[in-house]
Amino acid sequence: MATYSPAQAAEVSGFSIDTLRYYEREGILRPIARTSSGHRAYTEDDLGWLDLVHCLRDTGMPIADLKLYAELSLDEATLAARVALLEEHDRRVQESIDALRSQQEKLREKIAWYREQGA
Amino acid sequence: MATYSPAQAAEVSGFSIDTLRYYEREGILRPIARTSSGHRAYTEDDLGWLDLVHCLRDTGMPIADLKLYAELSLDEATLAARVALLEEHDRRVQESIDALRSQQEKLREKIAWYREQGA
DNA sequence: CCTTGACCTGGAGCGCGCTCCAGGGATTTC
DNA sequence: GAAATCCCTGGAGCGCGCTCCAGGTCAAGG
Repeated sequence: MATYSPAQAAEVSGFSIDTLRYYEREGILRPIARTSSGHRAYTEDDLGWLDLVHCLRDTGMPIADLKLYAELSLDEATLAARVALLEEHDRRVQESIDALRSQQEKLREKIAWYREQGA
Repeated sequence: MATYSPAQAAEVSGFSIDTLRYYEREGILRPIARTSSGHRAYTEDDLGWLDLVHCLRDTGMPIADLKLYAELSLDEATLAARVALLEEHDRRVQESIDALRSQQEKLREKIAWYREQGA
């Protein structure tokens, strides 16, 4: 299986090398395999997991939650629980989209009002 | 005109008293009027402005931008420029809503995939 | 050989946006 | 007139999520 250097993993995942190391320290990534010289070698699986991590971070999941989720992932038997967590997160994402939209509407009303004042 | 104590202003605006003071220090609020004993007395106007501030914060405008906007507001003649800034912000809000939605979609695909694995 | 460059580690530092605290009034309540 | 309550100021501290740094190792190229 192909592996990826830290620089490549950063390139592909969209996280910085420092962030990748930070995530590993935090337990968000399981310990990454090493070459004989001690350099990390990311696998396709690692990158796949990082893709999910990116998705979750971009939708506002805190590091601490991600860590819990990652710990849960260590036990295969928790798949149902993990899916439930993702669905729960999906609901929160929906809420924040809704909140953002309603604030946006309010903002647009204010803009319209200011426009009127200037006209 | 009715005025509001710090506690009342906090209640109505939804910001904490500390945050209100912080915003004033930062120049996001113009200096709030004081009673004879030195306590702040917020006006309706102050609360109206705070409502816009809340809207902008909730939609992700950074403190620094809010400060610039507030400084601009000191000069009546800048109304058009301010409206332009709000519209610019509105576009960014739209972008973040779109981004959130697309990440949500990706997330849902992943959930569906995990569900499949467990079925 | 020696340099270059990618990577390693542990730990410090940073930017943001508050939030809290010490020490000190003033005014209403009993 | 004592106590409680609300407020004041300046400044320190905090939680989050990275980001950077010093000092060192290893592998390949000139």
